[in-house]
Amino acid sequence: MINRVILIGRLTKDPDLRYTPNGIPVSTFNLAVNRTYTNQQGEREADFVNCVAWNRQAETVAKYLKKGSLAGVDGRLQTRNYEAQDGRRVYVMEVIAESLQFLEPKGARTKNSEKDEPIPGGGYGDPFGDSDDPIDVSDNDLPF
Amino acid sequence: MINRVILIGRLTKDPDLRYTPNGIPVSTFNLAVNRTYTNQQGEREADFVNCVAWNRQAETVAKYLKKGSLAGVDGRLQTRNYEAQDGRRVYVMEVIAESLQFLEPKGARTKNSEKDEPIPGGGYGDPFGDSDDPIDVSDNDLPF
Amino acid sequence: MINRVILIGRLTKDPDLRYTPNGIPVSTFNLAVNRTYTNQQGEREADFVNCVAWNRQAETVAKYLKKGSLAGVDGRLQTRNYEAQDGRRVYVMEVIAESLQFLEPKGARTKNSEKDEPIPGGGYGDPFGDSDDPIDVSDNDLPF
Amino acid sequence: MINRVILIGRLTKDPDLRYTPNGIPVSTFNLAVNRTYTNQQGEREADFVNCVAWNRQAETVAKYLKKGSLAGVDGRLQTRNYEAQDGRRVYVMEVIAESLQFLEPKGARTKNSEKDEPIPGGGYGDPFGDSDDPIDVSDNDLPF
DNA sequence: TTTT
DNA sequence: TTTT
Repeated sequence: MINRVILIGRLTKDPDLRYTPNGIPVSTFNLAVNRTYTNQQGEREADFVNCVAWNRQAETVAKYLKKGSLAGVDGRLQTRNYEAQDGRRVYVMEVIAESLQFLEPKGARTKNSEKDEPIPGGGYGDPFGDSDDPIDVSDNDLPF
Repeated sequence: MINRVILIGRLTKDPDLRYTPNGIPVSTFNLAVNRTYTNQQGEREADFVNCVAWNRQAETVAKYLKKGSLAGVDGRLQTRNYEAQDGRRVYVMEVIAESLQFLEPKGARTKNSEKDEPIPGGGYGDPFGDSDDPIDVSDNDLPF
Repeated sequence: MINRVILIGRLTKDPDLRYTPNGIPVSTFNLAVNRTYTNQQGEREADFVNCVAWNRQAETVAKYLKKGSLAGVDGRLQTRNYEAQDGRRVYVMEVIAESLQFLEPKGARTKNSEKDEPIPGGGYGDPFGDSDDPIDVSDNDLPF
Repeated sequence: MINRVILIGRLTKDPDLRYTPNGIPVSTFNLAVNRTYTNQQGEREADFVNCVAWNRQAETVAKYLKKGSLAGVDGRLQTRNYEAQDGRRVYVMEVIAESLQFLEPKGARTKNSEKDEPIPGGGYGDPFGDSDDPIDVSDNDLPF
């Protein structure tokens, strides 16, 4: 059935990249999506949305996004539940990012640190081209 | 910032209509959105999404939707948190339904019970017209 | 870049299935999407959106949808242009349907004609299961 | 019925602001939305989408967006037709922008010309706050 | 009849 | 050149 989510927001912290037991990369990150309306006190609040990216997307997220990065996400809602340490069942809803758009201008991406350097011979290669455009990463590019 | 969710699913139970202390109607309901893909066991699972409707939408939801109804929702993601009875802070994400579409054929809606009768002289009137179409309710129609 | 369209509407005529020179199936169809608001004369109008489906989706559209069918579309906007017979350049925008949901109740689909019979040994098989649910067809199911 | 479009793209030229006979502001602009996939020649193409903004949105578009600006649009598809000078009927589909997000970093917006100065005492005021955030303008802010 |  |  139709299940579609589109968000633009900023990462509230650096993304977290892990691997499943079978070696599949998964990144999780939290997006602050500012509301367009203000509350009764006239303040603009935000919604804080947990997102998950898999495979190539996961690695690109980890490599190029960091706390404060502006990004667009096109994906779907997913719910799951698990048993907490104290035995309670915990219900979670998160956004599975099917396609991602980095909205930082190029300068903002390249002007900083070593951790942004592509690992020589590793990963899926550099997703950035010559243009000064925001970057798209789509599931269609997945090698599997 | 852009925050958009579109879902089609079925209510997993009857909606719950309440009123805020200032008399604003709020309906909550849970939508089962079937996945288009199957899991490793070849089963088709679903995501279970909590939704909230306000004002006129809230009353229409309560009046015309029930467990099993098929509906489309166009809205936005909202997060909030509250303190549970045991002192833990609970974080919740839900979909605020800005516009709703009832996707049951007319027969399915009218063939049953008393509770579907419009309250004489009450509410916002009957949202159903003459056509055999699914019904839309948009925030634009709100009387406030 | 993000490019997402979600529509629910009714086919204004039977879909048109053709094949590219390389044998790729393409269906085109037109969706009437009723507006939720009324015009100055108090009439409810509609938008008439041309849609295109490829491959397996194309064949499923042709087999199971017909004039009047209610369907949901999740896809993207695409523009193209071509030279008309009189030499003018014509600019077209249409929706590429990436995922489709048939919203007719099961009875409505099965109660009629020969053309709905699955061609024995042909096509991609019957997309309908046992449930009374609307049907999804996703590009993920494509055999290529 | 559900009718939702979300796009991120760049203006291919400066927006065009006009007024209806009753003084309602309307801006039209064209967005280049780059595709995430490449064609058979390995080139990345774009879709060129005509958009329309009304009222306050129209004036903000005209004041703050120009050729090359990156923007997000959340809106709906609308079709209309009119008679051309030569008597042919022309069918048009465009996106009505219900909510807009300016995605240029603040520096890019302020580093240039006089035409960006707010008209003293005129318009709807400056939509930019103190933050370094992209800007949202929603129909909810309309003064009518 | 196109943006970066 | 439109669906219910």
